[in-house]
Amino acid sequence: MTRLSREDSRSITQEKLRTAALQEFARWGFGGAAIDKITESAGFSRGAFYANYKSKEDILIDVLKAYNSREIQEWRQFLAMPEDLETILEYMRGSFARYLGQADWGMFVIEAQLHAKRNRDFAAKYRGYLNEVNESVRLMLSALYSRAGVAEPPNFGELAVLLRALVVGLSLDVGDDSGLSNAPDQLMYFLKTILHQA
Amino acid sequence: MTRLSREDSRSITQEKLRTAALQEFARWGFGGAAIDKITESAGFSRGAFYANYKSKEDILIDVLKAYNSREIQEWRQFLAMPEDLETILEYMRGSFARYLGQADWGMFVIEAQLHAKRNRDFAAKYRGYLNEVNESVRLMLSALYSRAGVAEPPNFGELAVLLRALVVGLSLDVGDDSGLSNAPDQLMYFLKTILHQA
Amino acid sequence: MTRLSREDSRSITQEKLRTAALQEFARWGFGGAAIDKITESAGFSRGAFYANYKSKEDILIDVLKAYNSREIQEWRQFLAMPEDLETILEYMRGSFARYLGQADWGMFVIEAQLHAKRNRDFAAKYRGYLNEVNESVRLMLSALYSRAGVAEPPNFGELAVLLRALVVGLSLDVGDDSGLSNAPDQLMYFLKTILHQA
Amino acid sequence: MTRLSREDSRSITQEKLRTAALQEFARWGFGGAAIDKITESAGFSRGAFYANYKSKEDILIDVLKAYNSREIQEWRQFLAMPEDLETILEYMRGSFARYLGQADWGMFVIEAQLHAKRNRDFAAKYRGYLNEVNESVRLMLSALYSRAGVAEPPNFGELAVLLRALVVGLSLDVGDDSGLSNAPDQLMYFLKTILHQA
DNA sequence: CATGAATGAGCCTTCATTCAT
DNA sequence: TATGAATGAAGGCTCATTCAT
Repeated sequence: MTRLSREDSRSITQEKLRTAALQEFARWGFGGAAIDKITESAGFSRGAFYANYKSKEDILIDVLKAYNSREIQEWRQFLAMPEDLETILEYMRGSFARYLGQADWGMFVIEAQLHAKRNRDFAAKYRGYLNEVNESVRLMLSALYSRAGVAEPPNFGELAVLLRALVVGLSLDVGDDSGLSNAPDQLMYFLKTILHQA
Repeated sequence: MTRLSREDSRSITQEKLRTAALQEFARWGFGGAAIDKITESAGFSRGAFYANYKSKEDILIDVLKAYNSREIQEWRQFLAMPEDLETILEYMRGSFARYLGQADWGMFVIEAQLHAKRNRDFAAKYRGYLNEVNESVRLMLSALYSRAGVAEPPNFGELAVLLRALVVGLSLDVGDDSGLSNAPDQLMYFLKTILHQA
Repeated sequence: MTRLSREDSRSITQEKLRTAALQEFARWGFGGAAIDKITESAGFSRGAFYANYKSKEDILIDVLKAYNSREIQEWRQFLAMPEDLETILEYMRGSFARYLGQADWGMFVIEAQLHAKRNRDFAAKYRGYLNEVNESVRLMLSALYSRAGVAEPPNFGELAVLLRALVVGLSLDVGDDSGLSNAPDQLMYFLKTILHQA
Repeated sequence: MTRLSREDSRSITQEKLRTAALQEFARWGFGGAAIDKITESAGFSRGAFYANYKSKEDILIDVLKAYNSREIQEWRQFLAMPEDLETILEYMRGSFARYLGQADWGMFVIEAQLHAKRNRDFAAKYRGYLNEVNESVRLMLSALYSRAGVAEPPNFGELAVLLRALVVGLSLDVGDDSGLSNAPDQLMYFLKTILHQA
């Protein structure tokens, strides 16, 4: 029976805390999330949190970093392989579906953005993550146009922001009756529309 | 020198409080907004607030109601007049520009929606306002298709939600460097695209 | 039955809080004193404290100011009247006795000084009070030498500091078995010694 | 290459911890000193502390014991040799200068005394150290009077307490602009004064 | 109606201490 | 012996809300 090394144990604790924090931030917002709730839901006591993170914002950044890199790495890996139009569209559909299906992740991103709007210092750090995401989306869109054999439209530079805004806006509706039951379909509608438009 | 009637004086106080509350909610969120800041910024003291509203949520609802009805009434008035395609598009462009230009209003709506996600009781009340807005957007879109002489697409019912999501998503970027400098243009792009697509 | 005016009521609350704070600071030190204990001992709840003071340091300053001015004013009043040597010595003896008899006051001063040593911002404010006290002591000593018909020694400027150090040092012993039972007598011994020396 | 015996290694660790603790206690007080800071500044981790001391108070006692015995032993050694008046005065001057020059040591003693005032159990242990010091001072004063050929005054028993109070009071000013720049000189003035007085 | 003093729940954070490694 | 992860009590401070004036 091998016991966990110190480092592994720490990693596991942090992963649990991150998971709990993501959920708590998503549900109650950065300000509304209580560290006690986070640690409790992760199965630890208050002190464990501060043994691993310097502050509430510290774990916000850690969650952002962990999930962002996970997400982006996946997109990059996919983009590294030459795929045809259908595959790309299918992949994006899957990504949207997963993203919107995990209500917490979408709401977490919104809360991070809100915190950035209210906090200059955090905004600077947040910007970095945001840029990475936008760049990924841009690359994906570029692949899309290229495989479709369609010229990129004049406002191509803004399309990534537009698409992200759309996804973010839809995340806010997830879980509501007011939301779309088939949001990924609608996003695909949007993508196909802009492709044909050109 | 006519004195203000008691009712008028009350409604002036409330209007000031609403304006201050809208701003504070937009900037700091429902949870993060302090009643003291609201009253202070409105030029009153704590007591005035509770003389006019039962609770923090109470004024949230009042602001929502006041601004929502203002906004919707305007759209309805415009829609009552038969206009041509260009005029409608121009009007929508102006609406978006105004909406996104007043960062506070966009953020306020988001915060209201967030509060609804976190609070069952409020959600029920919020739903009503949301439905009215969506209905208005749907009517406007309907007018658009009709004047364009284009048949409404099969997913027409979802387009209003999609459009609102886009506007909400863009609001979140307002004020950021990451945002679009010409968000209204991009929204028009979106509208024209879905029109031509059909 | 006249009720208290707002202002009076506030004054009374603050006086109670000051009294409690003086005691708590004296007993447990600035860092060790708990605001909860202060308010409780003053007969209020936590919130009342922050309705009257901005922070723990804020009330430290207020106590310092209140007691300092009380003390100094008394010395100044006494010094305004031309007295003979015996009366002055007797007055100083009484002052010392009162000061050392109220263990809290002496310890409070020490705690204020300790806090000043650890806190730059507070140190600046504290300096002002300290200077006033030293100036008072200097005036009293000056009167002493003058009435005694004795020339002030070359190190007269330092005597006030020396005397204050002695009082402070003795305060630290008050309440201990190790302390002097007749500290005021010893202080008089010190005074007479430096007088005769010259 | 001789390895350190377990005991030597232990005592080196403890000496480092004591040095760090003395400084931390002096600067931030017993309550304000953080064990983490002590161990970190000594180059160890938390665990090393508790491997060597049972509690924070435990190291306070150890520091007190170590430094006290060092100080007292020195005085005793000096007193063992018959010296003339000038030499004794010079020695005392040097002692004062060293004591006041090492701000930490003076402040540490004050903090120990404060802790004793707040803690019955510790007070009992502290008393022992205090008595030793007072006894040393008394012996030194006795030597002084004896070498000066002057009879001890009636309050001789209290002079040690008086002198210690003076030194302690002056320590509190060390580092302040308010303090005496030539405190040892002033202490000598005091000593000479009481000698001549008699 | 409006004022502002007081309440008290709740939250972030620190830190002495324990204990498995 | 030393490490550092985890515990949990405690404390400063904020803020929605109540209520006497």
